[in-house]
Amino acid sequence: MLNQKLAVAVAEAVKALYQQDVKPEDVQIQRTRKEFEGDLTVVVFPFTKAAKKPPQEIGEEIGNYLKENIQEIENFNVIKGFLNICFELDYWMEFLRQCLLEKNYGLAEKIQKDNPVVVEFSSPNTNKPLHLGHVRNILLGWSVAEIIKASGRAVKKVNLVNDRGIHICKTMLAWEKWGKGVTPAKAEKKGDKFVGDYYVQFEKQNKLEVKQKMLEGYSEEEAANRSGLMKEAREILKKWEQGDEETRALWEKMNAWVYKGFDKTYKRMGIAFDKIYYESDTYLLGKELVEEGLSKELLKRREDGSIWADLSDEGLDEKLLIRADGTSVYMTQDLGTAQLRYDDFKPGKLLYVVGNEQNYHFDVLKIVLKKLGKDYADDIYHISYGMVELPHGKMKSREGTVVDADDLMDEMHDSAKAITSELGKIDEFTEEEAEALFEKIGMGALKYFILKVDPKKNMLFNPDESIQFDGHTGPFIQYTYARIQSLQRKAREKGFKKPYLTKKSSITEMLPRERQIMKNLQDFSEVIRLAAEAYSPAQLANYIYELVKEYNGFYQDTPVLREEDEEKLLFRLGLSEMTGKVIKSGMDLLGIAVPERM
RNA sequence: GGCUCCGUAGCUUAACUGGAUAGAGCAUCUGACUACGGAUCAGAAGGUUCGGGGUUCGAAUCCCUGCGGAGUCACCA
Repeated sequence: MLNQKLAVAVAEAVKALYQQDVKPEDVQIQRTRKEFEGDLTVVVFPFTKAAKKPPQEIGEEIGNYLKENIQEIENFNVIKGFLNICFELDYWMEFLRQCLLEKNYGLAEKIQKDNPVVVEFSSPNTNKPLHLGHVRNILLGWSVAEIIKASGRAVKKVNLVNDRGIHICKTMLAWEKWGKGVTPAKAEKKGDKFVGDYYVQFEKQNKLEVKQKMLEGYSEEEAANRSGLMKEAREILKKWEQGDEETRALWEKMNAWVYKGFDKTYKRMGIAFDKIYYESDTYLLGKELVEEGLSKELLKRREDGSIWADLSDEGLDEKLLIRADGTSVYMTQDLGTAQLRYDDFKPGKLLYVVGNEQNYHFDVLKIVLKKLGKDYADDIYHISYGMVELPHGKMKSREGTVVDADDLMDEMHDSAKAITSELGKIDEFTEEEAEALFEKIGMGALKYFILKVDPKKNMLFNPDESIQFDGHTGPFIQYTYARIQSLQRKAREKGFKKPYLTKKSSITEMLPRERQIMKNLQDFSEVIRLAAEAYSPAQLANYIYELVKEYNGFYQDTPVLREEDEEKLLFRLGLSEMTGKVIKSGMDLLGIAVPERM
């Protein structure tokens, strides 16, 4: 792109003028800020040392050099140490004409097939329904994967279901005790909710029992250990590990209920996976890896039989990998999963979208894998995202402040319905069409609200505010898109056909706003690249917003179809169409649908 | 307490990774509809970028320090 060309030319200029070697990639080029005239800006401060001249003068000299060597440059100006460069109109018109012809403007043309990037996200437990925290995780994972794909690399989306462990045994016990015979179908409940209720019930009953034991004089810890319910749950876990048929059957039955429920939620969110891993399948492989490490004396066994990794070389403690009773821990399972995933895909990168409370865990995972001689450990990257907080603090199941994913989506849908109905713009829609639209708007609002925030940061989810559709929101963007589509329908009625720009345009000037939109459009692929590199859908989300804001300003006070000069009219139509295209494919990468009307 | 991360308008947040006068949205106030869709636009007001030092042409960004918050330091996952 022109960006590249410019960087190379600047490096040449510096070499020719000041005999200093600069790599093109080190040349600082940025978008010219709105307040100044120009399209791209070269920062010249870094050359002051070699040039031994004031920045203003350097800017002039480099500017002249560039103008002579790059024909697309129309003129330039220098303000302080900033060299602002303007491209000529022809360049921009040609750019617009070309990208209107492209089918997938901005997206990578070829996908590099080998060594895909494997992205793990969602990773639910099977004892609880999905909640707001999962929603952020899922949206991030999906979007990061899509963005990476758009930047030119093959991607595999995978899920890791934590389907075994004491927590599942608790729900199994609770169901046997208090719900035997009842099924989600009979109870008319979503499977994951149904099972989750038994988990809650277990905890409740167990708490009562522990309290009772404490009244009998036991300490809290002791009381917890002596709880009959806990004993029974542990008994089930043991049976499960021994492969007891009856236990396994019940486990499978209840998990199946949960998956059915999850599937519904995933489907509504627009999410699918290429492969789903289950910890019940991977923990044994993890154990094997540990045994192997032990035999190679990379790990050590204590007297009680437990196995540890000594990480003191890395400044960390020792880490348990296998308990004395031979059972595995979280880390063991993750070792197995990593290996399995590596064997499955031979990936170039292994990404894990997991909350930042597990930063330490992933540091250790990498180190242990490395210790076991697994080179792919270097390709593991933890996309660590911040917690979702509520206006009154964290989500706590004990305090009933967990925001359920399904409920949340329902709420968003209902708000979309209320607001849309009030505006009365879709009265001619069938009921089915209307419902589909409410879903698009509601989900768009929810997804955008979450994705626009930098993943690394903790974010505040204010339920009241999130369903407002004004300002920096998904529906604002969707609205702009719908408007552009409306404009194009009108154009069609008036007999204008695509492609709008077939020959060289004869218009002689662009409005500042038009130019601004062009610059934004041109940045699209670069934004995708940067967002992919930073694993940050937020960068893309904010870019789309800027483009849309700029377009709305243009639309408000610039005639398109009412324009009398047909050349101008066609140009503006093309500009609008292109803006719509970028909105659509950008939003698509965020997992957000845009409506033709709203 | 050790380690890690964070602190930007009343609130929610941006800032191209060290660049120009810190940019938006919400809320507040003012203005714009016989409309190519007002779920819009234009404008006003709102900032010692937590405090204090330092590094340099230049700091919200890097270093030191103090304060405040979060996470983690499990034979839970």
